[in-house]
Amino acid sequence: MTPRPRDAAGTRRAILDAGRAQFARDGFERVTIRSVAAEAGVDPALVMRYFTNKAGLFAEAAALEVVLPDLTGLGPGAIADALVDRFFELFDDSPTFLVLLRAAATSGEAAERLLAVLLEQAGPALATAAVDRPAERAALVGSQILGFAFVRFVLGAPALTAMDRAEVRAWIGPTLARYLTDRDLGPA
Amino acid sequence: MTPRPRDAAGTRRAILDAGRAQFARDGFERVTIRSVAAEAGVDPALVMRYFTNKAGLFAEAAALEVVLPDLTGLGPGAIADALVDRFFELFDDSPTFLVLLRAAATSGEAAERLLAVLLEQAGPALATAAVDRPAERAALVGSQILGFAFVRFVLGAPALTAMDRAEVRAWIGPTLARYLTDRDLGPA
DNA sequence: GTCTATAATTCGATAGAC
DNA sequence: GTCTATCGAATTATAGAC
Repeated sequence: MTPRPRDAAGTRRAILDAGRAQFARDGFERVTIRSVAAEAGVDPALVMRYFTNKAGLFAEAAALEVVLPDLTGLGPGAIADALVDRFFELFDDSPTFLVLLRAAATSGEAAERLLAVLLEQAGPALATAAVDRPAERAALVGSQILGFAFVRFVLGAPALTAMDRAEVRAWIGPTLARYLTDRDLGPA
Repeated sequence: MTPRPRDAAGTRRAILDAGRAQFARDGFERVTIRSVAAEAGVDPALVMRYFTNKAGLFAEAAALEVVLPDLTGLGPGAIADALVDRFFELFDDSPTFLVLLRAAATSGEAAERLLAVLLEQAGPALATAAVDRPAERAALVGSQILGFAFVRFVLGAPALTAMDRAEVRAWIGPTLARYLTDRDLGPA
């Protein structure tokens, strides 16, 4: 074989992109270093060279930063819209969220990471918008968002995949808003 | 080794129980026929004998029937309570739902099965309670229930694991009720 | 019905040449 | 920086003895 042109940065990125795509589609276990290398058009040994091992590749492919906009001072409706919009950005942007969602189902480590994203990254911003019990309210918002993502992207329910952004807002926005601001919710 | 006492039915059940427990904890890929056999106190070859292969064992371990109570004529609050109660029964009863939830994340086949449970088993009962757009409303109810289960059982968020049945009712019951009966939801 | 032995495959990882 | 060759481990699955 005529060797691939030398390009460390490009090779690394090609591997990472292919890895992220496969982790997003199949989860951690079903992805092999060989399959990633093949999709990236690269020798399998290079995957080891740049990411040490399969776990190292996954760790980078699943690195997720969920920066929520500042929600202070916004009304319930505006908060909900902002959350739905950010949700769409995250999923359109890159499949990283799906990588973490799929892997969390069968890996305790990935589950911890996704929980940390929910609690430590999204949590504080959600807490500023919660009228009380911030931990409960943030977790409930997360449960509806992750559940929606699961049924739409993982299960592929037609009723949800058919919805555009405005429809998603109209359906689940009020739920998110109430989880944060409805005082009638929760135990008396 | 002194052979195990001959007991086809008992051996089969022991294998199935151990398999379901491990699939519920680790998903499909991480479970091995050897690990199931070890937990069941059985020779690995017997797993093959009774279930043909790993997929056959999984198929039985993930067989789920979600029978919903008749919801016709019930008010929104009563419907929501019935759904939450059934949810708790399902998860307390056996880990089958968790088996399917975990596996669906990384297996297209399992995802189809879980979607079928949602659409074909729970769907019709939910549709009788929906004021309109039954497909959308049923899918949204499913998204909140699956999302809650995911964050509580898979991610283990303390705020949700700490809730007892009454608290879960008080928090997500109104959401489920509104998804079925609130005419202000969805696109105008 | 239960168990032993092993075939066949697949995969992660390493060593070292180019 | 890229690639070849291969090792060693783990796993599913089979054949057949007891």
